[in-house]
Amino acid sequence: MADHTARPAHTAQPAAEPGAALPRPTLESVAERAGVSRATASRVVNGGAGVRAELREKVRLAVDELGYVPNLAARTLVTRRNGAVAVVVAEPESRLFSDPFFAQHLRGISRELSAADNQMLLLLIEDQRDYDRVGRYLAGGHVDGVLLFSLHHADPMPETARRVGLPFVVGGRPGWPGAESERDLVYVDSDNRGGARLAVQHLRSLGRRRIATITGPLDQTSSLDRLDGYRDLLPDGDPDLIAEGDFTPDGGGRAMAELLARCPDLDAVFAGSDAMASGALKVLREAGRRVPEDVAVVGFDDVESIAAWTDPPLTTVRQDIEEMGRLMARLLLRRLADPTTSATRVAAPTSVITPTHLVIRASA
Amino acid sequence: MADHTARPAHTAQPAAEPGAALPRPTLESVAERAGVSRATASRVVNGGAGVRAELREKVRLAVDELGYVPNLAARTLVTRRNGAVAVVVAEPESRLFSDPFFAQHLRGISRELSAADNQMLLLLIEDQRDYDRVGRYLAGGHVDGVLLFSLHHADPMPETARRVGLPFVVGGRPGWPGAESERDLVYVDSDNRGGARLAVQHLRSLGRRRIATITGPLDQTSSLDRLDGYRDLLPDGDPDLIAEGDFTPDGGGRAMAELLARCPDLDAVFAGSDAMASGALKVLREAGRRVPEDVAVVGFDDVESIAAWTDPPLTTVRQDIEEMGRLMARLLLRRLADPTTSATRVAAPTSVITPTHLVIRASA
DNA sequence: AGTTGCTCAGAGAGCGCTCTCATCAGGGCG
DNA sequence: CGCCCTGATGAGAGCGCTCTCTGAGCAACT
Repeated sequence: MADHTARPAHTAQPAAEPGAALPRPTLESVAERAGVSRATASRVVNGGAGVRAELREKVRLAVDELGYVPNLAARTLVTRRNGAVAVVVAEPESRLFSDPFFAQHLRGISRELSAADNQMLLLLIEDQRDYDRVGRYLAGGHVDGVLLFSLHHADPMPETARRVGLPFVVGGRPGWPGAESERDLVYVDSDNRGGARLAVQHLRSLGRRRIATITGPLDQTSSLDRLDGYRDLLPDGDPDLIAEGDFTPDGGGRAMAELLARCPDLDAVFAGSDAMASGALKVLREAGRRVPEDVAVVGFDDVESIAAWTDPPLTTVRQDIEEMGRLMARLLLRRLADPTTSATRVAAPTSVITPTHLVIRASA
Repeated sequence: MADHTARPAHTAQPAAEPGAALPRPTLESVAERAGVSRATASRVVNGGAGVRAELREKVRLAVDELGYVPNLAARTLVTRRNGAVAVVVAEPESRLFSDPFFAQHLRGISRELSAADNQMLLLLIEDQRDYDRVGRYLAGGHVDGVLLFSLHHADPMPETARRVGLPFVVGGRPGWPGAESERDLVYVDSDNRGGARLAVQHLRSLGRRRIATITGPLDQTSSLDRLDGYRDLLPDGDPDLIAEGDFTPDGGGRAMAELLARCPDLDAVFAGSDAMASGALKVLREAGRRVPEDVAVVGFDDVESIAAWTDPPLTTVRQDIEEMGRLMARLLLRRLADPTTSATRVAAPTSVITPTHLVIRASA
């Protein structure tokens, strides 16, 4: 399709030996062809404000004919803007692979960024050394901002980002002491606590009285917040009804077995993730408990590839993961656009909490 | 940690107003501090070959003291190398989200690229318009090469990559007519056909005689190849034993139901993916067939989050997905490094087929 | 002693772009 | 009729880097 318009460029070029990459047209060549100065050509390429319509057309034509595409490196060199944002994912292999969570999150981010003509750079942190590598990369000035994911306690990335002077937005409430009050610290999280309340409330409305919970790893705020929601409704609950998992099916199964051993009379379980719920379902089945007749189960996340495919399909708390990604990107873009926020103390960058709601299927 | 060495830079700088980003040190300033020319400083920064050890040390010291990091835009502008590779993923939402396949693939790629100090740029294609956007991006010269994923029939990306003159490597055997013979067309695929043979062979060795198969979408070469493998061992097989799925659990379930209706006497199923196998297991369970007693099931992929967690755990054909990603990256990097391959007809870029093998669990 | 060859350092020319600033044309005003 | 203001255009100075080319210095050869 573009072939047609691009052809004249080739014929206009001095004949190049076949197979050799022909030199990319520059602004200079566009300007020459349009009979204007480089400055004017640049103006047109960048929106065309303040250029007579007639000239504007001439330049546009030249651009089309030559198939001109601006050289980003040159542009970045002078504007000091890359049009790129880094997404730093520091997550152990196990979860990154098993959880569609990240894919959805990334998609939301990618959508929002590309809508604003920004590129997404994915930086994976696998081991300790990678912190250095990524740190160096960020310091290299390849990106205008950073999106950070699921930080663990005392994660060095926010400090790194701050040191190299890059604006950043965090996914998930950061858990280190004082984080909440830090100016400049913007995060996006879902209403974990409220979601947990919904789950427990639903189980209670079903008449369940011995409601257990399987938490995620308790060094993550999402786990803690969900547990807090559970406790909100069961302030005097039996501590034996609480078991810690690790967000995997495996861990969920182990926690379920533990709970069954401690409290054989339990009649409901709220699992802190769909993955853990699926493990719990398996253990319950093996223990001869019927779901939901004997034990009602509610999950968290509403990850499609899990929740809808368990046996029985999982009632769960839905969080709009993609929307969270989109929000993170939007927040960061806003900070990038507003020069005042890049200075130290100005402006109020506000964190955002997205709502959660209950999706009722067969398991509860 | 870097704080300590970076400090002198700040104090050496003219006092900047607090909050304002201090200007990044340039090669020029490094050279000045080390008492050498910019050229020599550049040599040291880029390896230090051909520089006297004494000067080399001086420059290194200056770099450390100033916290110098090369400006990539400037470097790219002159070298015409970005140190970045685009990964273009054109996959419908459903599969991208549900399949850990991609995460693993990406991880392999990321590992290999970062080992060679290359950046990975993820470009997601969601709808038709994105082809343009990505095409423009690639034409923009942000990257040195492209990694293409799971192309569908007549996918325009390879042509786009070729038009903008970017070397590329494809994941999965391309399916369009004549693709095989195209020079410059390098791909990485697993031994789908051989893997399928392994699966069927195993089922036969178990004494199964009515072996059905659920294929993936037949416009993808991986599906076709697996079907071919199945047929290799069952050349005179009953065509009623073949049903088409879509790589999702749902589609696998539907296909299974179909098969049961057509051939109630089937005693084994080879599913073209673990996801489809999980759907099939569910349908079999609902139909009252015991697995593996009544019907043996073998999957494909060995995706951990599925295969090990089905009930019963899935016997499946394993392909080393991460290794495939790594291979793709390695192949591309080799093309980038070797200037001869960038010219048209030279060199023999070889595609790679990775082996598959059987992982035996409980379902067969 | 003259020549050649070699290693190492510096000078300087760009890479392609943006952006400031000077210039110039034209219109409204005193 | 001259002045200033506005708006459109072009000239040119870099952005920070790499890389070629020149030349200095020195050892080894004729």
